[in-house]
Amino acid sequence: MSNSTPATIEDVARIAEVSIATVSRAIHMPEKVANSTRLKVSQAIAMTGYTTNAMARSLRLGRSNMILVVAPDIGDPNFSNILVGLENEARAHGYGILIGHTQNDAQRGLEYLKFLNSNQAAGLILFTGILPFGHQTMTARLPPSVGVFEPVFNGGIPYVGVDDIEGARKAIDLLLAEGHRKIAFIGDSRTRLAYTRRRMGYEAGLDAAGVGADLRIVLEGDGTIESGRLAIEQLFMRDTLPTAFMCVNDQTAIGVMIGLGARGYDIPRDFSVTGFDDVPQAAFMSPALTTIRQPRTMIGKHAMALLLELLSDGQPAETEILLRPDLVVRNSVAAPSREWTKR
Amino acid sequence: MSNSTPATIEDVARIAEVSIATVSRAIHMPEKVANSTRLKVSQAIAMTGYTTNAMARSLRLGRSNMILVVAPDIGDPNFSNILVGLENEARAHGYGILIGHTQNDAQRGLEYLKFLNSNQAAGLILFTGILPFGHQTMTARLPPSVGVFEPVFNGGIPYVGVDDIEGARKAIDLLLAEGHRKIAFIGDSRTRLAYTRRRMGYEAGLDAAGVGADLRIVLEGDGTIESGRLAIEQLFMRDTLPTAFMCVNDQTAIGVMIGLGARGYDIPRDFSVTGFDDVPQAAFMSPALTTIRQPRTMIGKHAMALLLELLSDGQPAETEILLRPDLVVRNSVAAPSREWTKR
DNA sequence: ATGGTCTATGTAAAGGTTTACATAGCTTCT
DNA sequence: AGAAGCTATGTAAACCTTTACATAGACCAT
Repeated sequence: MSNSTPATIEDVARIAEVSIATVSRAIHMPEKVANSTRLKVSQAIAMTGYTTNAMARSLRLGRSNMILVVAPDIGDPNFSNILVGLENEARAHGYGILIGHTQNDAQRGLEYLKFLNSNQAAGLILFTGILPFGHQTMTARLPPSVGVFEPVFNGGIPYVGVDDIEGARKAIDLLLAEGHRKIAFIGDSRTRLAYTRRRMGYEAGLDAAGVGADLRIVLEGDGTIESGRLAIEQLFMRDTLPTAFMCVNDQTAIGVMIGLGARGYDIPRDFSVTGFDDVPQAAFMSPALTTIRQPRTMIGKHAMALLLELLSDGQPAETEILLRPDLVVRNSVAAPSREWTKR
Repeated sequence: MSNSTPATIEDVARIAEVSIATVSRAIHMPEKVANSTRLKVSQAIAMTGYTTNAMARSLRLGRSNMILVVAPDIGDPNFSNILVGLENEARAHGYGILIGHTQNDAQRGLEYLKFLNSNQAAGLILFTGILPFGHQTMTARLPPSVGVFEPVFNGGIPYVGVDDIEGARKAIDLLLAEGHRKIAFIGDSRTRLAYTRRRMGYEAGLDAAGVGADLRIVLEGDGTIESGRLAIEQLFMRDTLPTAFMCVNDQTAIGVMIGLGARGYDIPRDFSVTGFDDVPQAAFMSPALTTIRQPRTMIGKHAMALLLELLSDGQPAETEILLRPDLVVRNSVAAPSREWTKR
C-alpha cells in the first residue's frame, strides 16, 4: 500500500484481475469498458493509489501536458496577473505551466527552445513583443504558440491582448475633454507593435478633435521608468511644453512623474499624466495614476484557451483576440491651468 | 535535416556509425568514450540537430528535471523576485520550473500533488507558511522540498528566508531611536511562523529598551491590506493610541496607512509606520514606506541550490538558511509629535 | 444451424532512453 | 606464451504507457 515505488498500471491490472489495456481504457475511455469491470478497476486504483506516470504517457503519446511560458522579465508587474489566467485555464484542462525568462538574451531564449525540442512542452506562450530566439529561422520549428499582452512583432503568431488603439483613444479623449490641446505622447517605438498601436490611438484622437500636427509631440521610449524620466529631460530643453503627457504605459508614466516631481511641478495642477496597463502600483502613487486597465487575468485565460484549441485542432484559428480596455480615472489628470511657453 | 519528426538517438548512432549506447555515453559520460568516437558522435548530433527526448530520459531514469513551485497566490508582490532567483539557479543546473498556485484551497493543492506523484516533478518549493495539501499524511510522500520566504509551519521542511527576528529588531530599534515608546505591533499570528518571529523581534527590542508591557499593543492580522485597515478600526476604539505602528509586512502597513489617512491623519507627522518585505510599491507610496528589505532573488537562489543539493545527496542538510534583512529608511517614520491619550 | 455484427477484453508492439552485462581487442605481467 | 586486467564498444532489457490488431463470446437474422 504505502510502497516505496509508486504503483504502476500493472499493479492495478493484477488486483483488478484484468489486463493493463483494460485498465488504461477504463481510465481514458470509460464508455468502452463494462460497468462491472470499470468498478473493479477503480477499486484497484483506490487501493494502490495509482496515478498515471506522466512521463510514460507523454512518451507514448508523443506530446507532453506542459505549456512553456516565456517572458523577457518575470518581474514585470503585468506578468503575474496574466500568469494567473494562464495557469487557471491550463490546469482546468490538465496542463501544467513551465516558466522561463530571457532577460532579452537570445542565448537564454535558445535554452528554452530545448524544452520544446525535447518534447517537454507541447505549446508556447510568448509574453514579449519580439521573438526571443536569435534567428527567426526557428519560427518554422516553433510548436503551436500564442502571443499574449503584446503582439509578437516578428512572428506572425496569434495574439491575445487588449485593443491598444481603442485604449489609447480613451486616454487621449479624456485629456481632450479636460481641455488639453498640446499633449505629448511618451514612449513611441517602431519595434513594439503595442506601442505603435497606442500611438495610432493618440493620433486618431487628435485628428478627430482637429488638433494640428504642430501641437503634437512624440518621444521615443522603451517602456521603462528610466525612459520616462529621460523623456522629461529631453522635453525641457524645448521651447514649448505640453500641458499633458500621455504615456505608452504605466512604467513610463511613473518615470515622467518622477521627472516632473524632481523639477518641482505638481501633478495634476501643472501637468496631467496618463498611463496604460494599470499595474498594481498605479493606484498607490501620489497622485494615483489615471490609466487604461488591461484585463490581465482574462487575457491569460483567453490566450491559454486559444493555445489549447490550437493544440487539438491544429487550425490557425483567428489571428488576434482583442479585449476591451477600460479607462480608470484617478487623480493624475485635471484641466490645464496655464499655457507653458518659453520658460 | 529539417525532418518533421525530431531526430532520435538512433539517427545519430547510424550517422556516427556506432551503437546507441555509445551515443548515450558520449553525451553523458564523455570520459568513457574514445576521442575519435566522441568527435564522430558530436558531428552526427550537429548534423541531425538531435536533442535528448526528456520524456524518455525521465521515464528511464525515474526522475524528472522539473521543480514544482507552489504558492498560495502568484500575485503576491514578493513572488516574482523570488521566482527569478529560483529560476536562474534551476536553469543553471538543467532544471525547469513548474508553477502552481493554490489560493489557499486544499483541493487545488492536491491537484498539484499529482505532478509529483506522476513523476513530473522531482522536487518541491513551497512559498507558503502552511502545507497546502489537506492532510499532513502527505508529508511522508512528499519529495525533497524546501520552504522559501516563509518557514513552513507544519511540515518540518528545510527553509530559506530572512532572519525575521533580526529584521523586526531593526525596525523596532529605529522607532525607539526616534523616541517612540508606545508602539503597536500589527499582524500577529499564531499559525504563521514568520509573523511570530517578527513579533519576537518586537518584544525583544522593547525589552532591551526597558519599555514595559503596559505600553505594548499587539493586534492580530493575516498580512493583507484589509487586515491592516481593520486593525486601525479596532485600535481607535481604545482609550490610548500608540505613536507608531510596526507592521508585520508591507501589505499590512499599506492598510494601516489607508486607515490612518481615512481619518485625516498625516504620516509621519501624526504617526510613524514601518513595514516588512520592501515590496516594489513600498517606494512609491506617499509617504514612501520605511521597511525591512528581503533579499528576494538571493532567497530564491539559495532555496533552489539547497533543493538541488537535497536531490543529489538525499541528506536532510541544514534546516534553515537565514539571510540578513536590511533596514530601508524612507519617509514614514519621524519622531513622535505628541501623546495620544483619550480623544 | 450458419454466418454476420457487435461488444468487451487481451496480446504485443512501440515510443526513446539508460545501463548492466557481455565481448573483443590491447596491454602488461610473469 | 598465456593469464589477467583494462578499455572501448555493442546487445538487449527495462522504464510505463497507449493502442492496433486479434479473439472470443453474445446476439441476431436468415
